[in-house]
Amino acid sequence: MTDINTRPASRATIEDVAAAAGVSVATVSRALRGLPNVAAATRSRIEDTASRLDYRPDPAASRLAAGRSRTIAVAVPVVNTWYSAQVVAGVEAVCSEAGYDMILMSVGIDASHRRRLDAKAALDRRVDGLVLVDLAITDDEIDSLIGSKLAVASIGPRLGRMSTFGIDNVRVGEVATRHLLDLGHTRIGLIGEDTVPVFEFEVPGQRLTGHTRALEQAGIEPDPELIAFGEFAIDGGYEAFDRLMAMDDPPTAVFALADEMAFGALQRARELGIDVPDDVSVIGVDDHPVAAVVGLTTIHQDVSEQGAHAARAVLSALDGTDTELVHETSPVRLIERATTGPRR
Amino acid sequence: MTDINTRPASRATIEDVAAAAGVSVATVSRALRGLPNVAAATRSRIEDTASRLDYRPDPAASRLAAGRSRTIAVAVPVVNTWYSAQVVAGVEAVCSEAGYDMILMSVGIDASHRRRLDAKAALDRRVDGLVLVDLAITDDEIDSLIGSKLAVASIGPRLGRMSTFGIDNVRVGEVATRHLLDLGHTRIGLIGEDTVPVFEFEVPGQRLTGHTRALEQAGIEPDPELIAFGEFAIDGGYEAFDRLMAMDDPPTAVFALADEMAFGALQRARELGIDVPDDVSVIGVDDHPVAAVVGLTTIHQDVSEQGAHAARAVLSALDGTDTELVHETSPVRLIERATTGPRR
DNA sequence: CGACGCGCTGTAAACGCTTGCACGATTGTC
DNA sequence: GACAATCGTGCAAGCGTTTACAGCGCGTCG
Repeated sequence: MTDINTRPASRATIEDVAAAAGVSVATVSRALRGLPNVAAATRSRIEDTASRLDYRPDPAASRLAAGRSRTIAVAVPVVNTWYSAQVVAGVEAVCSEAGYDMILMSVGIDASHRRRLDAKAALDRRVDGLVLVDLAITDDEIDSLIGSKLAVASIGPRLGRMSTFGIDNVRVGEVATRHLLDLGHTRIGLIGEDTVPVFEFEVPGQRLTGHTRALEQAGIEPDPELIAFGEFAIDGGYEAFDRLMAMDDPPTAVFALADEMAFGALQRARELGIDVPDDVSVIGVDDHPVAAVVGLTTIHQDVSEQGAHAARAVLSALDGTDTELVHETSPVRLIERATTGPRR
Repeated sequence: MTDINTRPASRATIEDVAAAAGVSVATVSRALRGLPNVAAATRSRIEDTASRLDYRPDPAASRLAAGRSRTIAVAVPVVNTWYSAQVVAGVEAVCSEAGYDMILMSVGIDASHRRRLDAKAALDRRVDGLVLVDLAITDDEIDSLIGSKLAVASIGPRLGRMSTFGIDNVRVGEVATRHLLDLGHTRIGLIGEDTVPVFEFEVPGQRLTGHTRALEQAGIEPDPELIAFGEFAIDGGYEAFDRLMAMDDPPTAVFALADEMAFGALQRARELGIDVPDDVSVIGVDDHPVAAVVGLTTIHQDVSEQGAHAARAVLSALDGTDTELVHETSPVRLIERATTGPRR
């Protein structure tokens, strides 16, 4: 109980531990990191000494010497959305369990590459791996990412050169639209994000593709008039719905590319005195927790699971455990609730 | 245009820059960090050289040498809530502008200190500062945090020894309850979080205090029966509301300590065929974006702004710019929407 | 019984930066 | 015109790890 020096002037270093345990720093380093070639007795003595001195390796020193930071970054377009929060939660859980730090960076939704390249620059040397979330990224950027030997995985769009995790967004579009079709609707509006359709892998584009395909299979000519764009959030859905309903011949059903947009639609519907689903059916995508509250019919996906899987992929690539690319598609399912009904 | 070595085998180091610019590494270091005592001409020559070589200082080396990581952590109880996401967004924006990395860690909501102390341990040496979000933390933990010379700020509870940012939660409770009182309600239920009331500064406790105070001021004896606890999320609100409504003499109005709990209440109300606000009024706290969608009356607060302010406080403490403690209270305001109405 | 291999440990050179200190060259002061 | 102050720069010692390499003792094998 010689707790005199309980609060050392400065943190214990590996040298302090080595001295106290009567071994060299090399042995301490090996022992504490679980490397082989350390006698069991020596190892446990060192472990005891280390914990007695409350020693914790300095991450910066270890990073500098070993060249790995035990940190991964997750890059999201914008952080304060439900979707991002879910992904981040999944990644964080995995990281924290593996003893990795997770740095979060938002790269913005604008197509200007500037911000994204900056992000890449910022990443350089400071993280071992990277999880990209819903990022439209060019081949050049991918190359430079991979070239910088980061372990990288992507959530959302399916990128050829890295592991990707997501859902089949074309199918999402089909399922949603087919559901509406099955209810007898023929004039179906779509509320989506106003992106430049440069990147064919982008999520909204794929859902739109599925939508169009389902219409065509049903023998219905897709009508560009019925597509309304807006910001990928409640307000965007609100405004897009408003525009749709202002048409001479408004749709009897609306497919919102995300629940949050559907919420905006629902809000506007209530304000306009439009009954859902009697006057117009509404379906979303995500199964946001609030969807159950407002009774929104939607397509369920487990976003935080996707985040966790992506994180695990990055981590195991870092271990060298599992180095081959995977493209994982999580299941989705239609959840029928109260906002969709038969065409009046 | 001697772009031969466009892709150097390995990253340029400060030595490469020094050699190319014909100066010493010390001068490069000073020039690039904007320190004084570097001739203007020298500085710009170095800057040119650096950018030509695409030099970026290795953060680990710089951290090791300088003892600062230009990284701050934000510790939240749980990451995938609206509230956390807002805070994190605010912090991230400030960090990214200041060139700081932000690491996100969830420390769990359980009162067991184990996890929190671990968090502290994990932080040690790896970040310069820390933003605590809604964390019930003991004095000892605060001391050890401050003792480890991190710059720290807290969002939510008002902690004496560090800068805090938040709202007046007692007042929130008063305003919400008074609103209900003004509408003629006398039996007012409360839906809150089931925490051990150990830490008097905890947010739910304060809102409860305000609630009780408002009741007493109105000459109403607070009835413990009317307080229902649940998980601080939709489900918790759902269940608590259910219990409240199952009473022989259910309340005519309900104060949910958070919008998400109010959403759960609304959901259950709809299922039970209870009309809101005709049968029962519901008020929440936060002004979650979905509140507008469902017409929820609530108390507005700007969470991401609080995050930004906390981050700025941490950063300026790090600069040494602004070292004194502040306790900032953001304004809140009642937003009347459609879920509250006069007592039937 | 000497050579060899193996298991364990130590030595010391990186890793890439920051910074205290010293030093020469200017400039200013009397 | 000598002396001090100032400015700009370089030297070199860290910062706390990791890891290649060397060395030592011991059992094994020919």
